[in-house]
Amino acid sequence: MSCGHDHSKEFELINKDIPDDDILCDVADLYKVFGDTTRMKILYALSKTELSVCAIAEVINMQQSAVSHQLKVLKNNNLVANRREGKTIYYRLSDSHVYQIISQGIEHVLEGEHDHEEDI
Amino acid sequence: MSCGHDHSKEFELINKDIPDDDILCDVADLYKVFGDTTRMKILYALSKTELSVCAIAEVINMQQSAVSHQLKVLKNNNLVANRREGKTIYYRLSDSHVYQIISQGIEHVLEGEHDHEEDI
DNA sequence: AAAACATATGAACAAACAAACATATGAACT
DNA sequence: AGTTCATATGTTTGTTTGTTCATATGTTTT
Repeated sequence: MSCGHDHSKEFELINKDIPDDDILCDVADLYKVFGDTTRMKILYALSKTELSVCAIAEVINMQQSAVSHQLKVLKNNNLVANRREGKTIYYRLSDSHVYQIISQGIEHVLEGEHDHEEDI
Repeated sequence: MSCGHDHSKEFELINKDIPDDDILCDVADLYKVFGDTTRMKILYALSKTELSVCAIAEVINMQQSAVSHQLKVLKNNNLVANRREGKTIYYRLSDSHVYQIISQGIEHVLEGEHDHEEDI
C-alpha cells in the first residue's frame, strides 16, 4: 500500500509456510538474550564448566549483582539451569542448543574477519 | 576477589582456548542484530526471495523509513547485500550463515515450546 | 529541467535496558 | 540467636535503540 506496486506475488511466496509472526518474534527475543556482552561471556564460561555465581563474577570481572541480574534473564529464557549446594548455587547451560548457538556465532564472526566489500 | 574463594582452577579451565574477549563481544553484537522483531522479519522474508525496499515494507507491514533504517543496520553488519535496478533497490541475504542462524533460532524456539520446569 | 518515484538520512522522542548501589533473603556455623 | 557467607532483588541512573516525521538524494520519465 505504501508504494504503487503490486507485491502480491512476493507476499504469497513469503507467507507460504510462515513460521507465523509470533514465532519470528520469539526467535528475535531469543537472540536478544545472546545479544549482550556480559551474558555472552557468562554463557561462554558456563560452556566450559558448571560455575557458582561468585566464580562467574570473578571470571568475567563483573560485580556479583550484575551477574545475578543477568543470570536471572538467562534463567527466565531457559538458557541456564542451576542447583544449590549449601550456600552456593551452581549454574550450568540448560541444553546443547545453547552451546550450538554460541559456537555458530563464534564461527560466523571468525569467518567474517576477511571480506568487507559490498556493492552499490 | 569478590568472595573469599579461590577460583583459579575455573579461571584456568575457562581461559584455556579463550576466543578472546573481543570475539565474544563481536558475537554478542552479531546476535544483537538478530534480536529485533523487525529485523528478524526482514531477514526471514529475504530468506525466501530477493525483495525491494517497498516490498519489504508491505510484507512486514512497516513504514518505508523504518525498514530503510533497519536495512542499514543489517547491511553494516554484512547480513544483507543489495543491487540497484533503476529506481528500485533489491536486497538479499548476504550469505548462507545468515539463513543458518535464522533456522537454528526457529528450531530452538519450536523445541522449547514443551518443557518449562526448572529446579530450585 | 521539472515532476514523480524509490530509497536514504537526520533529528527528536519514547521505551527498553544494563550497571551500580543498597538492602533483603536464606543457608551454615558458632 | 547472632554472625557470616552466597546469592537475589528493588531502585535509580545513564545509555542504547527503534520508530516517526520531515527532508534529502538519486533515478527515470515527460
